[in-house]
Amino acid sequence: MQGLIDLMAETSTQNPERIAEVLADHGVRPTSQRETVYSSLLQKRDHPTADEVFARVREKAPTISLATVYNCLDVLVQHNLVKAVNFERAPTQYCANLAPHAHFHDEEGRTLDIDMPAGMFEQLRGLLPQNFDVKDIEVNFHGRAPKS
Amino acid sequence: MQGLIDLMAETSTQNPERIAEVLADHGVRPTSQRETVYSSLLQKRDHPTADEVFARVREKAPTISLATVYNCLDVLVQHNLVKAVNFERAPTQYCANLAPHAHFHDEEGRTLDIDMPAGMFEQLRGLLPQNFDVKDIEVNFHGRAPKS
DNA sequence: GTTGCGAATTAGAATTATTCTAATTGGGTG
DNA sequence: CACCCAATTAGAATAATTCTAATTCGCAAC
Ligand SMILES: [Mn+2]
Ligand SMILES: [Mn+2]
Ligand SMILES: [Zn+2]
Ligand SMILES: [Zn+2]
Repeated sequence: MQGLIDLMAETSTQNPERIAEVLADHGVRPTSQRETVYSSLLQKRDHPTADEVFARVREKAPTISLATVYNCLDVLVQHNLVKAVNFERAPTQYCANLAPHAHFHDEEGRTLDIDMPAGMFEQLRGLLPQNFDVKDIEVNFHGRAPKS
Repeated sequence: MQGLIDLMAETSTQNPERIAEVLADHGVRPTSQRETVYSSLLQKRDHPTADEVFARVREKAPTISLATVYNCLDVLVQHNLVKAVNFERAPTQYCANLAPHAHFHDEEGRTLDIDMPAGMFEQLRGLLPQNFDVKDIEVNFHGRAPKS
């Protein structure tokens, strides 16, 4: 049994048609490279680095360059289709999960999505004075996750 | 009128004697470079980068090297006297505020400490399954702070 | 007081993720 | 078809940090 988000991902993933549509809806001109990069992020819901995305998309787009992968990822981040996740000084990781969530960074290098109940971000926001303009709140856990 | 933390900082700051003691208490051999670096972090409670620390300590220790500044900061972080703070891919910043707190990253580059009420970190911890071993929780706000 | 030791410091080279540059490509429009 | 301009590309440049290998330092043993 699958959650709503997963179903959505699967649907988008399997319709190249829809990928272009989603990009366009977010103001991103759907080039083939952008479609390939975005599609690869939707297909495997982990948190790959630019290099890992590069490796994955080469199969579908053998002539794509690493610079283009960076360009595509930047555009997707700028248009809120993808989130860039940073942990310590490790290479930036990319996340296509648009639901508000936190990240758990395992000591072995895995990065897991952690659901945040609706009120939690508001509660955190409440720690700041009213006259602060908050654009983003980031919650990162670090530790050891069970091996499973 | 000042808070307890500030008083403590001030006291430590003005007694080179005490700085060495604090280092030793935390298992750090108090070399003159480490004392100078740690002292500089206590004196100005902002969030300097390694380069900024380097610039500041040169006055007191004109022969110190940047490599040593990095070494000292690493040792202080390893022994929990200082926290390393990362935001996006900006140079790592260092924070001598040991009270649990969050960070607000201003769009103009300032970094502010945000107090966290006692229960908040526990509440966040509660979002994870019991069998996760959590070593650290990081909360970063991003946005615009009033100019004041 | 000198010597010996291991840790710390140092200068500079190396690393590496990312950004920049400048040339080329290519999809859509007239 | 030709034009346009954004996107793509290969490769060079950048910059924070780490590494390397040599030197210095503080301290204890003698
Ligand atoms: Mn880690
Ligand atoms: Mn910022
Ligand atoms: Zn995520
Ligand atoms: Zn801080």
